[in-house]
Amino acid sequence: MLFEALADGNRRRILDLLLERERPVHDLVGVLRVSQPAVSKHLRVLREAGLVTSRVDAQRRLYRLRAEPLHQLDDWLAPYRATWESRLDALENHLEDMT
Amino acid sequence: MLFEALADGNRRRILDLLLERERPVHDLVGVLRVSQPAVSKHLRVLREAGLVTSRVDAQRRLYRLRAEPLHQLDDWLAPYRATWESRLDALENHLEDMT
DNA sequence: CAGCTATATAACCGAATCAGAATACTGGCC
DNA sequence: GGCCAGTATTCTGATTCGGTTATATAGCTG
Repeated sequence: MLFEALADGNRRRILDLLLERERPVHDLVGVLRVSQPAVSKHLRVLREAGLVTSRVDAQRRLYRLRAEPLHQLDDWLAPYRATWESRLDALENHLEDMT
Repeated sequence: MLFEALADGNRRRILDLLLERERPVHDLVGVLRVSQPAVSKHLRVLREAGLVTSRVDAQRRLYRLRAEPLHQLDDWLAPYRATWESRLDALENHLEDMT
């Protein structure tokens, strides 16, 4: 579910906003240019992917980022990162050879 | 297009396979359990996202991984990584306090 | 050139996705 | 209790997506 959750731009935007601080839904609706129900649905997807948690504050729900699942993404990325790092090394070596 | 390209499991599978080595389409069809046209379409999406390139070899097309765009993903991930690393630090500090 | 292999594209289909409008639910406030 | 604010859920429609089958294209090979 993780990659699918990140596939949508509005959802990534929400995560970016929650990176700064915990926020109520209303706050997110103000920033994104979509309806409140749309935001609620994106939040549900993110919640189901474990990327956000919410706590109740009177009528509001405060959403908070939960970055742990992104660790998976980091893990998936690792072998690819190795690839481009080795290419970078190759470039560096090449440059060294030129000096 | 990057995140959308990675949203599908079969496409990530293709990238994983190309991580090992360059491969013709036929090869990928053998591994994934979908039809040849389906694989071709996934390859098109990956190509348009800049994640693979192909070269002609007689009737075959050899697909090769191009990991560079994943650098973007790495960049996007960076601030979140900072988050969980700081939490890890917090845990370490906590453990230190206990000793 | 006829036929085979490898791949891409087109046409089509069902399921999933995303958006908005309408509605339901919940907690504070008079 | 009646009302308002804030949020979630339901319903609906348009679009996209991922798959298959059928067809087109290109390069061997006899």
